Amino acid sequence: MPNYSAEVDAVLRALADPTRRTVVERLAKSPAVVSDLLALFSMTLPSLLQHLRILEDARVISSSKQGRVRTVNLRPGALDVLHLWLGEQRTSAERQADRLGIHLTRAIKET
Amino acid sequence: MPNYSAEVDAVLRALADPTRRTVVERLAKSPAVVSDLLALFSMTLPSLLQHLRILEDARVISSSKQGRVRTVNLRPGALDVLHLWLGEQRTSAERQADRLGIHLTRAIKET
DNA sequence: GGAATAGTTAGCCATATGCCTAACTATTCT
DNA sequence: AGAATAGTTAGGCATATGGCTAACTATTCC
Repeated sequence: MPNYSAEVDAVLRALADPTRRTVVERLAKSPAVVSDLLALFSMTLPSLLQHLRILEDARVISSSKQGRVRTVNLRPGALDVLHLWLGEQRTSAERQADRLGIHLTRAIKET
Repeated sequence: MPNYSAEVDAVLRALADPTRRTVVERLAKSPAVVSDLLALFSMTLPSLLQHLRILEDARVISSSKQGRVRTVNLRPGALDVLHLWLGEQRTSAERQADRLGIHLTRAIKET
């Protein structure tokens, strides 16, 4: 069990904001240019840029600039860390449920 | 595609905090009493209670009190909404990758 | 009953977050 | 060159968040 926690923390913080989630949902369909993304919101450019920076710092997105235009991408596998963390919690919870199941069965048998 | 957004928002906000994630990780193993949870942190009880409330409002955990002791559980399937949202983004991203793949193949053929 | 235990509620405080305006840089178009 | 376009940076402001202390309620133990 490696130590995701830093990555998980960054990714979850990044996704905790609805604006940033909307950006991710949009980029999941295809890359986009900053002003395309801006059109999704009633927000000023600098505000959006802050969100993009947080997403990029969390390595959820990547971006590159050609000329004066910046294209933004969802990083492939960006959300895998989260998927993994989620899976861990679920398997723990399932083991717990299994133990309860076994326990119940025993209890019934022993009655 | 139902409208999770409210649930997803609550769950992600709840999980964005490391203290609350630690609580979830602990509860994934087994239910626990408030003071058990408190022992995991160097934090006062009222502070922890606030976190528990946020988790409970997000329906990530549930709890009940017998006597003066409150037992806290991870709600089964609590994280499913997140799993689902994550899955949606991934399938979108994969469709995107597939289109790119097809595009590349065509480009190569056409060369 | 009185003390100890487990949790709750209220109110305060410092920092983090998200948004904005203003001013500026870098490209591209005419 | 000059105007328009695309993005960036700096700084300010209001609210949200997370933590604390103090005071209180409800059980349980002796």
